[in-house]
Amino acid sequence: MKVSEEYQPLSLPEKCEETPLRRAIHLLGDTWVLLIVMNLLQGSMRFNALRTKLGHISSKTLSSRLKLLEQLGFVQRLAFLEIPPRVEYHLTAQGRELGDVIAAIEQFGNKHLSDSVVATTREACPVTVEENAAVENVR
Amino acid sequence: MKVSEEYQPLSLPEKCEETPLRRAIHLLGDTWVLLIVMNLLQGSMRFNALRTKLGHISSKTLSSRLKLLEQLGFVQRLAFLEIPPRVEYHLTAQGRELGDVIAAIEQFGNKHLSDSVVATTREACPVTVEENAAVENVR
DNA sequence: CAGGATCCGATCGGATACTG
DNA sequence: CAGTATCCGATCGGATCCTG
Repeated sequence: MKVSEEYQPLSLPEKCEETPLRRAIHLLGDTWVLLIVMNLLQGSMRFNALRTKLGHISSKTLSSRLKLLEQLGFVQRLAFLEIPPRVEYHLTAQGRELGDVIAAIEQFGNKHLSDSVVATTREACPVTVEENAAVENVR
Repeated sequence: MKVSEEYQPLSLPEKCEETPLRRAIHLLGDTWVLLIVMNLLQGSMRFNALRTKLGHISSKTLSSRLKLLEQLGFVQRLAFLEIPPRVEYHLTAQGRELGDVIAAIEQFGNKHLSDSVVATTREACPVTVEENAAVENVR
């Protein structure tokens, strides 16, 4: 049995975590993290409630993400001394600030990703190039 | 030789793409996409320039992401009829709007992910729970 | 109910080689 | 230079079983 080698669910090619921005992108560059935070923004939730709401996430994945978020101080884990056990997760003040990011994403999504995925909304801006002619759609 | 089975670099468990927000999260839930857009926000770039700036991304990965972004209408591909070939990528108006999202992420990163990853900044808010006592750090 | 341990398949992405 | 094709290993995440 391995001695639990610290979870590191989010992997990036290599040494990309030097800057806060990279770290942020790294963290948010994970579907589950975003989705989890989204749900927690609406109030604290229990493990299985989250699990259900997220649809099809394995307990393994969910718990790893929650653990990560907890370590980073964005999520607070609250274990009740009951039987059966009850554990509630809720965002910390810091975590709630992720709301801004999510709001931005949501806004963006609504504006540019509504249904027409490969939208016909491609703009036809007059391309001005020096010297040579440039072409689109030429591979 | 397979007949190019449509790139779909970003995978999500299953049918999660029903809503614009999910789609957005799905799209932005990718390190490279974010990173690429970041760089393009500062002006158009050529393929290899991007590649270099991103550090260690394979041409395969880079081109798949660019293709995706192009399909979605966020990036414009400009091929010059020269030899050696020159191709420039730049954001469309839509793509530039991703700047908002990135800004939000950057701000968040700077605020909460600067160096002290597992910050000691954990808040000690007084937890008020009904009936039972709740505990932290109890697994 | 909350979650850890294991097994294991899917896939993503890097390295390399090749082309126009 | 700007890619594409192929091979292939790393890993991520789902399913299952099990415990406190």
